[in-house]
Amino acid sequence: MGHGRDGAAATTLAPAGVEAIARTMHALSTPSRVQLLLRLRVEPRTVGELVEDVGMEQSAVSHQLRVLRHLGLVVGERAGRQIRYRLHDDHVAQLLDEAVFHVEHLTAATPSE
Amino acid sequence: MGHGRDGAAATTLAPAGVEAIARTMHALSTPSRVQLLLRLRVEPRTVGELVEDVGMEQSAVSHQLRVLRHLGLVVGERAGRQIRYRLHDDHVAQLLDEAVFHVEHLTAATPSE
DNA sequence: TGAAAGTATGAACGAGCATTCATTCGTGTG
DNA sequence: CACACGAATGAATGCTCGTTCATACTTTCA
Repeated sequence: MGHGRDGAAATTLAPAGVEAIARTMHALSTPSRVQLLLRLRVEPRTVGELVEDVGMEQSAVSHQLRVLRHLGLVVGERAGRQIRYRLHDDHVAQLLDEAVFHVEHLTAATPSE
Repeated sequence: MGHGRDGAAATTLAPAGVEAIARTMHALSTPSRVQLLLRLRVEPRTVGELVEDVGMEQSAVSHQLRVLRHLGLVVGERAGRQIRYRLHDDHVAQLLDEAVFHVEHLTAATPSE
């Protein structure tokens, strides 16, 4: 549906593309970052607010926000003493939505190996 | 568009859900697994074929296929001496498509900083 | 049945990385 | 201007995990 790229469906995708996918998906590969992103999907939040939201230490939150920032998934803007973070754009929100959606519908692996 | 789950959009998603997302997305967080999945999206392949496709060692391919199997993303079926792998279902193919699509359209992080 | 092809498995090694602790930087406030 | 608050940074640590090497398992064939 919709985005049926077939350049991507080629026998082997460009190595650069593969690496880019892995790098971006890596952002969603840890509970802490997923939690941060999902929280930011609801509304912009300051670092301090995020710290209380997810129950991590301030330093850990800052470190992970930096990772997400460098991946272009979130942006931070100064507001007085604090810095308010938000998702970079709607693409990120969509990516999150679809990750949630698909994971919810995956058959959760066959327990019988 | 489409799957607008709002249970997922709650202030904080269920911890179990967050972990599930992270675990599944972890499968797409490494170039080797992305390469394998993208190759399998085109058509089913035996282990030996995948080894030649992606240029990894047979052992490495088997190990990564096991990871993907346990996550319910691929399934393997015996065919004589060899084992033919394929994506578990269309959900996985869609997830791959959307990962490729979104990553292609992400603004690639701010080069500054 | 013995050998070879195809694949899986286990141990070991090393790199990547998430977290913590301590510190520094920037910004308001008295 | 000194101080408190909010956030970022750097070093250190422990763990996860991808890869390799060696080996065992399964199936086919002579």
